[in-house]
Amino acid sequence: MDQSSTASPPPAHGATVAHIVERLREDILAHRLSPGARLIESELTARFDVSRGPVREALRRLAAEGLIAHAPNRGAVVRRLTARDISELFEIRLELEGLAARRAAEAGDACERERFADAIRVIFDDAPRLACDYLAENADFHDAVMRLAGNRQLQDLSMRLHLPLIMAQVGAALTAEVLRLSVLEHRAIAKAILAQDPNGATAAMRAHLERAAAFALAREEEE
Amino acid sequence: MDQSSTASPPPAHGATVAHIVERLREDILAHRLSPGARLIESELTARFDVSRGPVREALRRLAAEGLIAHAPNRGAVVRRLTARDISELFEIRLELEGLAARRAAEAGDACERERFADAIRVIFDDAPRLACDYLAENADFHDAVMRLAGNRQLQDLSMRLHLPLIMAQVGAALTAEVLRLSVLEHRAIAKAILAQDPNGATAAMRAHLERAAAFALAREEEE
DNA sequence: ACGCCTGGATTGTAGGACAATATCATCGCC
DNA sequence: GGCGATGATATTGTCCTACAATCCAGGCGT
Repeated sequence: MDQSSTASPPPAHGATVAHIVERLREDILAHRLSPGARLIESELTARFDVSRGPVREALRRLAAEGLIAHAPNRGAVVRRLTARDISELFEIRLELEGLAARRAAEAGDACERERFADAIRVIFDDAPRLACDYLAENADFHDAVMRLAGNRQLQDLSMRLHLPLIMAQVGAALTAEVLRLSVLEHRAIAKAILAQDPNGATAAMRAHLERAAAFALAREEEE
Repeated sequence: MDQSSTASPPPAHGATVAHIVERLREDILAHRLSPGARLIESELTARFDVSRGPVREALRRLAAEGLIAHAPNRGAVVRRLTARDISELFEIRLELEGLAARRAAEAGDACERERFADAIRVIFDDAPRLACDYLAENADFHDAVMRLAGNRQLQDLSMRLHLPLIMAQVGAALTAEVLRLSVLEHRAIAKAILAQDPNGATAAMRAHLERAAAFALAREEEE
């Protein structure tokens, strides 16, 4: 049961809750805690050597993020996304990221565009990627698009679409071929955005997400 | 400072937090607590006669909902939406509710369609509305569309679009004429959905929201 | 077998205490 | 007299202990 974080440096005052949230989030997204695993307050107080207050607060934050599910008097468990959840989330992502791609392509500020071009430079690297590297690259890319789009509410909302959680659930099945295809799609999106082609950017983003959704659902139904 | 809820019946065990959240939400949405007002833990413990635990938990839930803003070591204040916030939120609503209208129009289940028709019956009432009645009717209508669309994640997300908060901030300026127009737009959306016309439903919903956004922003900039 | 009931595990809430931090008013210095 | 340092106050962050309420499982009698 050693979760690799028992003996970490005690964080400064005011950072206790954030620290617990971070550790638990890492554990969930890295599958050290499997979906359905119970998170028991007394165990967590022992593991992090803090009182129940911060533990309860951390659990509430994770619940608000959607990473864990909470039942009254029965505690929290790591959330498991159903195939339906994943399908519905991708349907929403299609609209929201499609919008983000459009706004990003329309963005006029030269400085922002410069930063964007800089942030996504890595996707033009031709070297094959490891699955975990691609996961980070993918998250960064979608973040960069959202940022260039300039809609803060959209950025906030994208956190609720649980992309990391989906990836944690289906990401293990990523093959080199799928990775290569995804990178190519990212480049197509990036080119349309840099060419200030809103319709093209939207279309490329939607195509990318439709393929990703199909892949995720196929993987999910294999179980 | 009597917030009208001090002496309410103490809720059953396990409902304390929910009770506090409800009361504060009501106070915020009814403008009994103005944007920027501070929510101080010690005041709330006194007002509701509970300990700090449930109060802190309630504040956290309201923060997760986006109704209050939270600063470290400085406490919580009632959130004030800027014109930019409102504009961005409507841009997102346009996409999400447009999608919901489309899916609702495509929904095949006869029983669900029946329930929808029943839930929105009130919008075909020709009597003029009071502003507060329209607010409830509007929320119910959009909820009903979301429900018929059958995407649960979409329903969850719609809570984060802060329609009630926006309405609380600009709703005071609703004139009878604006109300009448909105009701007509609702009917157009409903008709397209019941006629199973996805494109028409999406277009009608987007038109409705574009007008509402323009109205809200105009009102907001008057200050 | 079936349902009741008891007991352990776990969460929900109370209340008090202290440390850390922010806020604000006052005071001294230039 | 204005401006920065200093201290008092208010408020939040965390810890501790205790108890009530609830859920779950397993034993009991019928």
